Amino acid sequence: MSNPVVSTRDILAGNVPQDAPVTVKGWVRTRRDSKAGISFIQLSDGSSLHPVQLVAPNTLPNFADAILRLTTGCAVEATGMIVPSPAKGQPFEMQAMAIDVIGWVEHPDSYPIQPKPHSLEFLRDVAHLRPRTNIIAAATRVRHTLAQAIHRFFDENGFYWINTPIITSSDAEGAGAMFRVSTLDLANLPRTAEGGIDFSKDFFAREAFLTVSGQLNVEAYCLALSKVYTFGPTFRAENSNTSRHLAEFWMIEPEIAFADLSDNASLAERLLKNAFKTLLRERADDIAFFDERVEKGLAAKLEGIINSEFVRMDYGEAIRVLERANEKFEFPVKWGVDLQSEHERYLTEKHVKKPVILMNYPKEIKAFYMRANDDGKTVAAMDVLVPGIGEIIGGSQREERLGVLDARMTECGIDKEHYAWYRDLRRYGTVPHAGFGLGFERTIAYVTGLANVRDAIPFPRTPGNARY
RNA sequence: UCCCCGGUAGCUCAGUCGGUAGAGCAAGCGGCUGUUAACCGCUGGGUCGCUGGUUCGAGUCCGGCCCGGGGAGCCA
Repeated sequence: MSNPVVSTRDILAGNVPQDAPVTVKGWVRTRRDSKAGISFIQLSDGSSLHPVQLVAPNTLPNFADAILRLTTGCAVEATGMIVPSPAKGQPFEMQAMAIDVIGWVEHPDSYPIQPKPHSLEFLRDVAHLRPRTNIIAAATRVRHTLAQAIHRFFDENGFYWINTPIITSSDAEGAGAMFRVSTLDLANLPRTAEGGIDFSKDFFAREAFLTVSGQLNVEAYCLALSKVYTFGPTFRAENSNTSRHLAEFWMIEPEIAFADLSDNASLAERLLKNAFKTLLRERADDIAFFDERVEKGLAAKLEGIINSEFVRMDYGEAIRVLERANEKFEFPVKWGVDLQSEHERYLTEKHVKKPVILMNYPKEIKAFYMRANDDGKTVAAMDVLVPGIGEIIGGSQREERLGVLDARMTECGIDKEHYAWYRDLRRYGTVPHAGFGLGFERTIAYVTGLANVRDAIPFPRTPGNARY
């Protein structure tokens, strides 16, 4: 009969019985030999930040020809007794009775992952091997826990998860350039009488793209199920080359009915605080790792956010703050201009020094579906800005009045025909509603201190890069 | 796309005034030790991003291109 297979996480947590042999499987991090006749092997299976130490005596039959040849990255299966560790560094360790090598490392002298800190830039070039590092594995666990926390928060608050379509025919959602989805033969395109491309011959009998936002679709479900959200991939074909942009990223978009901008801001605040709280509780070791290695004071930063009110500030007030600021901006500030990165950074990093919710922007710089305020100049939009990352949330109360929406669409040069179904939502039982988009990778970057969203997603897609 | 910085061993980097390359780590061998980013010694390891030019001679200077990073714009 085979022994129970346990995780390194359970071993280190003291959850594994010490009166019978168990088996652990994973990958070698390091091996140290003692001429006292034992070797120490740090084994990681990814279940926790810390590896488990295997103590391998030279009485093992394969000691000379296998154990002593183990290098970083080898896959092994070890069976033995879990015992309290007599040495510092780990609470428990395994006294190995058998260690079988499942997979060797070819050419260990050129295996890219070494037991030392690598640059994140280098690790992006070995995206298939980087999850074997502490930092990427930790970021991966944080990503998982954050996703679970967000789903749980919504579930506990009566929200329904709506899987909005990834392929869409809305070609002007206003959120950026789109990737085309087509099965047409590029070398032999069907033509219309006028010489244009005949998309009626394409798979969907019309032009189709990858979604840039699930918002419009989720609004339809909001106006039936009241509290809904999306959590899925989103695509932007922008030629963006920054630490905050991906061509493929994940977004969380809640949408609430019978709600205004203030309700929306409150939801955003509760969602973030709740997710951060769960993260600190369930991923304490990984957060401690990021606190020590990536951003000093990270845990305290998150605690501070959980325990304080988000500052809410009208766009107009923000402009006054920036005008008064003793700071030389490259772009001058005046009412009506879109805020530049330097302005947002000043507000959240220097003025407030915490997340800030900016609200009620001039309508000229915002999308057509945002609700017009009574002042005739602004719309009920909001952005949540955080230090270091900038905009983490963008949202608004939606324009629920058909007449006002139509006027805005005309103003923005948007084809009403194309949005007939969206307009229907205002014709049949319209209600005030609001929602926002939370950038998942930006959130992960913020809570880990990682400076680049490319390290917050398993296989980042950026302009010129979809190799893995 | 624009501006700036970079590309030298598997990794992180040094390389002076232009004279065909070094260190630490990793790997291999040996020593030492209940070790823990172990330590000590020895050894192997290079298309100096690619390409053209200047020069007796280019990692080094000049042009073009490719790739990476940071910042800006677009936004989440």
